[in-house]
Amino acid sequence: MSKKTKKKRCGSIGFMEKNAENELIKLIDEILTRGVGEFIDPDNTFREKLLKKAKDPKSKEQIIVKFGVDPTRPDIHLGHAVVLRKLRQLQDLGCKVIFLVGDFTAQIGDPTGKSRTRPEIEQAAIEANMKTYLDQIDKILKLEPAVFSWIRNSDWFYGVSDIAPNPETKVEMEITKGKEKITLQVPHNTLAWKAEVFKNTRMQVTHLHRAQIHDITLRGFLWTLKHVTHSRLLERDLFQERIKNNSELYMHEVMYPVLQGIDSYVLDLIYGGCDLEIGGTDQTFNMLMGREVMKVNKKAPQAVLSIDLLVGLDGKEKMSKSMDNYVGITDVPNDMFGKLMSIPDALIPSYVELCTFTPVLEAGEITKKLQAGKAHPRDIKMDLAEQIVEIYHGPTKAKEARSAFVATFQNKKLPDEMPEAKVAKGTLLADVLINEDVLDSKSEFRRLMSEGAIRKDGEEKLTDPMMKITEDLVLKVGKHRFIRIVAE
RNA sequence: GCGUAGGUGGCAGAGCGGUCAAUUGCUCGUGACUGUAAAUCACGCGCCCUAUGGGCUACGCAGGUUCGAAUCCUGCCCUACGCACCA
Repeated sequence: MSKKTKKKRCGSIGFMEKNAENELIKLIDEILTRGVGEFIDPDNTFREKLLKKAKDPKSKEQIIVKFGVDPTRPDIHLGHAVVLRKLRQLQDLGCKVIFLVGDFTAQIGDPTGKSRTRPEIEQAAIEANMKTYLDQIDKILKLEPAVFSWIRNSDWFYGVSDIAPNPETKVEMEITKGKEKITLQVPHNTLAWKAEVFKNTRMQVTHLHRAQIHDITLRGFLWTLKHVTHSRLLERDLFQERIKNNSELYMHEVMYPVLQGIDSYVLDLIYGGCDLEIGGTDQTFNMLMGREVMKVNKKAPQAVLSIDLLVGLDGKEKMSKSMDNYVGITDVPNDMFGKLMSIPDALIPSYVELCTFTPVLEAGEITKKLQAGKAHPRDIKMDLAEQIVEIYHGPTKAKEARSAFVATFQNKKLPDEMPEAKVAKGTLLADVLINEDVLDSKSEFRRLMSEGAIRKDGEEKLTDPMMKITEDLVLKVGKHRFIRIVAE
């Protein structure tokens, strides 16, 4: 299996060196266990490779780490950050992280999936998405080409004939007639045109500057499927559940893990390896499928590291944008702090483990104290929130956010910073709040007012629904909406 | 293709000619209480109107019947389930 190339050492290992090696082992063990659901690495192939690389970061041997990215939701939240921070640690040890944008697989999952594609347009859209994505993760990951790359899987799943004719894209061809050279326009609905566009839009060519394009044909797909049994695929919990509930299960959904596995195989072809795949615990099955597919195609199977899912602010579902229970990593410090303070107490230990750098031992202490009732959950949460804000905004902002929170919510003072609106005197208050997106409609305004939810300076309840702006106002709407109105 | 059951507010799910802007549960919002939360209690949750009232738009889409339709009819679209056909 693993060909051990023993490193030559001159003489005995020095004390210092040994100490450093122990430190590295400790670090690697933490990376591979903290917040980890499962780590599948038979024979310790990956672990050993990582240790070797960490000891000798300059060695030419590359370690490729695959991470699947959803192309549709570029908003990064703390849940993603758990995995991203793990990736960063691996980068620090010399691994190269590949973001695999599942644009093709997302499309087949999507019922509105189009059958044909305008690669120029789609490439532009994905690239724009990717850019906002990268802007956000810049806080966490290193983006230098030596340790980072990204690619979309439509690069190999789309075939030449999937490309839709676009008359605006000109393809020219040079032919030699006698001694003359003539340039001809290739008609856009021909195979030659498509082939040219196909070639010119593959990221393997445009971004990675490879001469050869790896792609997957139906033949290749079926060849892989020859080695995958129906029951192996249906093992998946999600599928079992559907079958048990008698709800529908479509074939393309069943194939999904295989396609994802093929991604790993193609990455191996393109980057010369795919040593580890990281994802949430919900991806474990799919990632393991990658191992199968790689074995079938005579590649060294990737190790699999699944990371515990971070539960969202509601304490029930996993953190996600669609559940609106998330903390975005670009949230402003005050919001971030406030949101973190609102998590249920029971979630504290898992947030400490997954979202901070608090050493494992210390984290255990905190949990014990909480259980024994020796520490006030509020105070622990304050520290937690401050630490997390610090990771994304630095210590100064984190301290500020903390004191702003104490002032606003514990001491019920008004925050220093709030949105400001300049309006002409005589404007209806209701209109101002709607224009400033504080409220959605006048009905809502009336409702809140009659409930006493709109307060001047956070104290005096306003009651006149037809109130007009006559002077500068600082308003508190409900618990955490504030606005400063400047009369002009 | 045939048959059956369906498509209602953020979700689940009632209503089956007027009393329906639509019961109820969840989610959500607000107030009280708190630790910021949770739990609990109370109120609210289409939009517009100087309003214990009036209007508008909504129950898959398009028409129709009726004084009156979420509710009845016709066509279309979509979904699930069963059967058949093909392999």
